[in-house]
Amino acid sequence: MGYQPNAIAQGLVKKETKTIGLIIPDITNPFFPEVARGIEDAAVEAGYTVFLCNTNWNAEREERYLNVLMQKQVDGLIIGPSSEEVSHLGKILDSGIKTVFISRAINHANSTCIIIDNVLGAQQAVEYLIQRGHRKIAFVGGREDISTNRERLQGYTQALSNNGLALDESLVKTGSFKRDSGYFIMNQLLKSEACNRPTAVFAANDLLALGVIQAVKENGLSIPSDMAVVGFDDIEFASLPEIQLTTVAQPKYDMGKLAFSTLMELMRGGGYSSGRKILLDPVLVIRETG
Amino acid sequence: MGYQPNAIAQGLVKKETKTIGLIIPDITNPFFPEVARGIEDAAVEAGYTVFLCNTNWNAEREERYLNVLMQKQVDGLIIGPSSEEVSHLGKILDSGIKTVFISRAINHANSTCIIIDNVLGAQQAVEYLIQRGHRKIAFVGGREDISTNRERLQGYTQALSNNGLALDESLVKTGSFKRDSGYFIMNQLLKSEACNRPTAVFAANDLLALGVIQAVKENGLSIPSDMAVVGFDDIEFASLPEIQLTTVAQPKYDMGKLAFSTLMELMRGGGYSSGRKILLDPVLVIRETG
DNA sequence: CCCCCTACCGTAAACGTTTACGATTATATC
DNA sequence: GATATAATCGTAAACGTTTACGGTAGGGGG
Repeated sequence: MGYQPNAIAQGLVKKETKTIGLIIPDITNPFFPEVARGIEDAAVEAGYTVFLCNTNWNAEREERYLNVLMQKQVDGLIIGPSSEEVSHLGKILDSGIKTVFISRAINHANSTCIIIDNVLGAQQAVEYLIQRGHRKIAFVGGREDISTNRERLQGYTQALSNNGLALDESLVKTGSFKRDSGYFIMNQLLKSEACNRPTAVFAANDLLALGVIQAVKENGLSIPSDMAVVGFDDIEFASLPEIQLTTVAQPKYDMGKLAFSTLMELMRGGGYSSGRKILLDPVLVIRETG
Repeated sequence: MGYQPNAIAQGLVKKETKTIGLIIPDITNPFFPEVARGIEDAAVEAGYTVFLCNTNWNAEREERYLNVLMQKQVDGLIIGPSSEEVSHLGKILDSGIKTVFISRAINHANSTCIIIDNVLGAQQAVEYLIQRGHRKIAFVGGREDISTNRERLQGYTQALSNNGLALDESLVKTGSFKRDSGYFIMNQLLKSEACNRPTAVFAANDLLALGVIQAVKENGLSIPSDMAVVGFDDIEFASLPEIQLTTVAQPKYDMGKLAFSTLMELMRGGGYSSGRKILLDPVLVIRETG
């Protein structure tokens, strides 16, 4: 009869809205659309709709979103946190809204997280570079205060020490997780005299790696002979024949699906998933940049 | 006092939810995240939250989403349509939900659209190729039934006839708007004997162009000397030094902002914007592939 | 034939707000 | 000091559902 039930009224009485919030820092980084697609595909199948909340790495906006989503009575939350300052996140967790964190764990008692083993991934990447004979390997990082970055740095450090290499602080630089930051940092690194230059760089994500590569090439050096580069994420464009970026792959789409199904369990009241840290295995995919 | 008003209850009585729906065909195509970011930035500023609805080019899913969003009482809709079959879209328009279409106009009386001048953009691209001496130019398109594709094809055809060139049907191929489709089509085109081969291709979007380039290179040809390639959209990765794709640029982020502000006007009851077709100017950015 | 149980239908309360209206109190002006 | 106006407070209805409960009717069994 063309009758459409009013989901708002239903939500009011049923106390569930069949709606979840997805908070991510940068939808412009192809990593996130891929996991968002996984989340969404799983969500529609389960009859849920998702609010897209892109924070542009802005913690304040993240907090505003958190409040808005609470007010909109979302049944659950999937968050890729934008900041290490988690007081507002803790508030949400304590409020009882079911939440799963992606891409980054949160320092809070029983938070549920789906994350890649960042230190292992980074370690594999750097050990691969060492294996290939590199001794001066730079770390080009994203935001220093983000644990993803810290863990990847830790893997880097660990790989060095595992192989008896000293950590050279001057080769460790951080900025943001964007391409221009990689470009900027690499240009700085290339300013030092040739003998002090690194021969390889491990970038904390693929966007950074792309910026690094650009800087390297613009300085007349070639890749990988003068400078090997490996990234992290394996975004789709890493596999382009012109790029062929060696990188640590994350199962992005599946992470999204897993994130939703885990959230679903949480929402169904499954204590089982509560507080679980699901650690996924990274796989180093070797292409031509390193 | 920690009191959080219940937006659901508010929505019920106020008959507005401060919520809009965004329906797009493929969030994995970097074009869409960029416009989504523009929409979102404008939306948060105005106090709105946006439902992300990714259809994967599936018309049925689009229709399902449309119903869900109606039921969820969204105040407005921004749609990048996935199909030319618009009966369900017409239903929505007639239902009075304020809607603006992006990236593609809809064949319905007074629909409001924000679109790039596709035929002009394509024409510019192809005329540029002709200027560079190309006579056999292929068209590698996306979905045939999508008007975006038809309009770009029309621009292509027009450029040819403007320059006294005959349209060679065998050089016009369509598939989907994805990279693998471009790759597949180009491989087919390259199967014909060398003398019948095109010397240039105009691809209906950048993803297709990337696939085309891959196929060309894998066939041992070089770009642009053996095969010139120009795309459409100017996604961020088109500007990578390794890619340097010549392409027709769209103001993606600004289109998003404009889409939201236009929708806002519609929602405020502004008859002014109703039924308006806003046609944006493309700009050909010349890089190194063509 | 009467009673009991079941099934169905309709009615009312509840969900958490907003808004409008009425009443009460305060303030200012004459 | 009295009246008129303004401001404040509280109350009730409304938004569109769901759910629970009570009542009625019908059917079956004693």
